[in-house]
Amino acid sequence: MPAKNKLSLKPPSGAEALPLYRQVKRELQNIMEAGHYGPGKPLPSEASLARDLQVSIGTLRHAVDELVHEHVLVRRQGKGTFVAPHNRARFMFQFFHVEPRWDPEDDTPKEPEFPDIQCMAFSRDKADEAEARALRIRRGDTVLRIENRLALHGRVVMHDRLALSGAMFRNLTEKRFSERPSTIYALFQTDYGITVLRAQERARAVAAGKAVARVLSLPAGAPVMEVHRLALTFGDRPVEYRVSTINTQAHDYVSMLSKAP
Amino acid sequence: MPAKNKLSLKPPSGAEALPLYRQVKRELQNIMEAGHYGPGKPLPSEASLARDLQVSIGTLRHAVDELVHEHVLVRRQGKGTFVAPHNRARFMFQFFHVEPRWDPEDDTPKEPEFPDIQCMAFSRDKADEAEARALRIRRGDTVLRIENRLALHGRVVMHDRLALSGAMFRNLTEKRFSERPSTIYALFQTDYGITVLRAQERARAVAAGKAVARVLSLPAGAPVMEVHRLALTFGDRPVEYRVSTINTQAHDYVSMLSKAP
DNA sequence: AAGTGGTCTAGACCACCAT
DNA sequence: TGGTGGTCTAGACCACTTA
Repeated sequence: MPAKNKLSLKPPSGAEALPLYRQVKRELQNIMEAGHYGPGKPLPSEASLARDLQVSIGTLRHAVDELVHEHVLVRRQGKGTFVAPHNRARFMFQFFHVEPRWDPEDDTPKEPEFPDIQCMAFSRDKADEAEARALRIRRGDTVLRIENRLALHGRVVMHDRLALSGAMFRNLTEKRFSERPSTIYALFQTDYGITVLRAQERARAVAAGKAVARVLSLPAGAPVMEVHRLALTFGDRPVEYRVSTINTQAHDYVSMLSKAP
Repeated sequence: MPAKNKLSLKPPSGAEALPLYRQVKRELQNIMEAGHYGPGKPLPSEASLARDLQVSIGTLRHAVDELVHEHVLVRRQGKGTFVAPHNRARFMFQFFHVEPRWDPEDDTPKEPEFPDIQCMAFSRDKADEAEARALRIRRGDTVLRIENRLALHGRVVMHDRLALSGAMFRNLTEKRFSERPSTIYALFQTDYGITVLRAQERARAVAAGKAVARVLSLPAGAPVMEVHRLALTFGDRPVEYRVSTINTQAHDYVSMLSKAP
């Protein structure tokens, strides 16, 4: 982990027009991608980074600002700037979108609740067509398949089916997975140096299959929401493909169109 | 529309800690909320705003930066800064989330398509309980109810049921609604000075009712997605309550968890 | 040519956190 | 006390638009 990275930013190549703060941003991303600056320890200070990269403090802050907006970095006044850790708070606001339905009569502000996650199955298999395409591996490559059920207030409301590239997560065992500190993405981050940055979700309504219906305590054929998620890391490289099935009898899939002021 | 607004920002009140750029931001919001700076004409230049508000250009830009990130303002180099207009592009990326499903074999990049919107019903009625609570009006107050069907590639994939406060949208007629220039939110903005800034959506899977099923060319009872949207303007005041029903046989409800770099 | 936003600099001072 | 990020300033120069 080099504390200093004297880099020739100024003459990047032939036909360039990228503003300096974008070059700095990319440089920071490259360093993070290379695995330095794990979520525990702070990056070098803004002053020293600016010195090393030969840019003004304002330009460096501009680059960091963008990464903070994208939830890649977090700043802590007096302590430093860190790779954004995958703690429960981040999971709840960025990656978990199921909330109990509004009770019309009641005005109690619904507290977002962290789900109770139970592993139902863990296997090592060959990638099928859909998994291979999503994870950008070859069909037949090894994938880890994980099946979870998620409960809120003691009721199972969601069923997850995860697929991970076996090559990316070597030595991942069911034991290690079950003993994860908090969220699955935290395990990716701390044990494999892979930070999930964003995800795309595609949702649809389907009739529940027999197996999933049983898990969700619904009659087979009941309408449920099926959410296909592809989680991405630096360079939009896929990390995880996940199909979630949600019992929306008493819960909603919530999404905010544009952030709050 | 005052071009100058000498304002005493510095001594805001007793127990304050709001940074200066936040005060500037609120001031800009207040002015926009008051109806000045319609989407056609630019705001005063950054230099003149900074002069009038007695802050440095950097501080003023910091405030504008935040409003741009929230899609409240847009900058156009060489032209000026504008209240973000509700054109088709904005509708597609911020308020329309239905996309054709990936064809596994085909690699053609799916072009987002603007839907063909047809009005099926337009009525003036008394607000029911749900509408009143959502729009923060009293039960029995006048609401405008609008029913639309939306088609992509000639196939109806979505049914909308809108409720608007009658007091907020006086003189809105079916004719005027049908002759709207582009999107419904553009009409709110240009004709009523009300700019929708964000929205919350709550989605669930339900069995299609008979009437909606017919519109969507589905058998009654088929699983469909029902999306409840509350659109908000400045101060999070509700503007529109909308229930959309989506045929997800060949389309998905798409959402991105964190924006792209 | 004049006016707009876009980038970049080089400081100053403050608020917070560790020791 | 020293180091961190947070705020604010006062410029300079560039890129784009319009007339």
